[in-house]
Amino acid sequence: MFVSLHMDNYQGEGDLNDIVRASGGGPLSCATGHGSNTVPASSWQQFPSDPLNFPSSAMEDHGLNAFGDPFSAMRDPLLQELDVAAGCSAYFSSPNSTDHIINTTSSATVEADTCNFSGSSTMVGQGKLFEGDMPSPCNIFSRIQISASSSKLPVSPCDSPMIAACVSPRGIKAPAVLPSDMINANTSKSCLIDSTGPLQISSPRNLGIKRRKSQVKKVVCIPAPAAANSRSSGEVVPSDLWAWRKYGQKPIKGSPYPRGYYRCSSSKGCSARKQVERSRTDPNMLVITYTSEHNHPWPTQRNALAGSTRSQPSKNNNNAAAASKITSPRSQTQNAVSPKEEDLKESSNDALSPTVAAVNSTASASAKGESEDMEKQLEIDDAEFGEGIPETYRPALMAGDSQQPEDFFAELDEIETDPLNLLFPQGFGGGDQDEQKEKKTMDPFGLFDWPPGNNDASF
DNA sequence: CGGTTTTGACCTGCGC
DNA sequence: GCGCAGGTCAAAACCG
Repeated sequence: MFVSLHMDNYQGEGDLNDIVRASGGGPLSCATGHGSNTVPASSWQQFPSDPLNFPSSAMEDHGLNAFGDPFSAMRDPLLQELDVAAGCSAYFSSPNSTDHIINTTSSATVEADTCNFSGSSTMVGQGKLFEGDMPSPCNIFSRIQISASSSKLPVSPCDSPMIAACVSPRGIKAPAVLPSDMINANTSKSCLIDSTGPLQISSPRNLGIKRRKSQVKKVVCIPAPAAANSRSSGEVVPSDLWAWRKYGQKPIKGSPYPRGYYRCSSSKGCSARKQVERSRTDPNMLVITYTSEHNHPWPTQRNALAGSTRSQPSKNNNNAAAASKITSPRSQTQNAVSPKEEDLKESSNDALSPTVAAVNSTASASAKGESEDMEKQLEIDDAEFGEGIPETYRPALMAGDSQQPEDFFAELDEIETDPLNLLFPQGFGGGDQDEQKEKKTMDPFGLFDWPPGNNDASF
């Protein structure tokens, strides 16, 4: 599943504001919809592979950076993470946005028809996520909603009407065009304010958005993994390969959840920032807003993991740490913060990038070989898609330094709990062959377009 | 020691 | 101009 959306409509003011949302369709959001964490991971693990097979070039051929989005010039780390963890990735721009929107949305719909989602009843019952005719989302993160945002949204980005897009990192698969009414009916609503509203792209103006600064932003809504899947306190939020340092947190008016402010620590002087908050309408959704752009290549694995390695052990020592904090004044105030906030905090920096996680899941003897396969595939993809992806933005893992992957995996081995493992403790697709299993773990969402024969159970 | 997180204070944009 | 709310700063604490 691959989708590119044209954002021309959003650039009336020369300020690109994107909202990318990997949501509703996702099993995570499904499973945890409306605060319900009742749907076991196994239920969404049963999601069948994406029956659709979009031509992988369709999206990227439209040009990832056609509309001047600095983020579009590279594979966004988070989107990469979505590539794996969410099985979705969003790339913007396409002269036929409407078509793409329809396609992507409808793809999810089609999926729903064939979806074997054991938790569907729960989800449907919860209404908010999948109310209406949406039987159930099939792909774990089968949708990404892209819309316009602004630096000052009246509500959470996810609260705004959005476009549902079912995308995947490596290619659009068999778009299925559905009537617009169908689209509306199947719009993911987990994050929408107006759950009954039609799909639409709303400009900031339409949303009555005030602009604080003219700033390029990219908003990504992702399902907040269930607490059950987290290492300790709760959530595993797909992080990206960039290293982020939290520099602030603020309660947001109208939202029970605070917003965390992060800046890129991969490189000094990098102005890239991101904000992480929960959707106020769907606490199970995390809204990550990227601001500015990285002015440096992808971080090395160590930099990338710098933030994630820290809290890992602390989780194990959570009790001790908590105990020690009890005596500190800071802990008192911290305790005042909602537990979910704490979850947010950890998730935003702890969670491995899906990419990393995926690799980690197979960080065994085959790691190196698979990394080579990945590299190979990337080369193919890059060659196929050609432009739009600066070499410097390629993950260090793929940078060609043969030493890196090994270090990378070595580092990964130190990570005890892999978010994806947590998310998919039983693996993907229920493959019976080791080979298939290997592929699934390596490419649980069918990111690399395995040969058709092997795609059956993949996303 | 060098990294991150926390959090109160401060700054800034925007509406009235 | 004032007040509100969001965004950022920076010192202290934490962690390995």
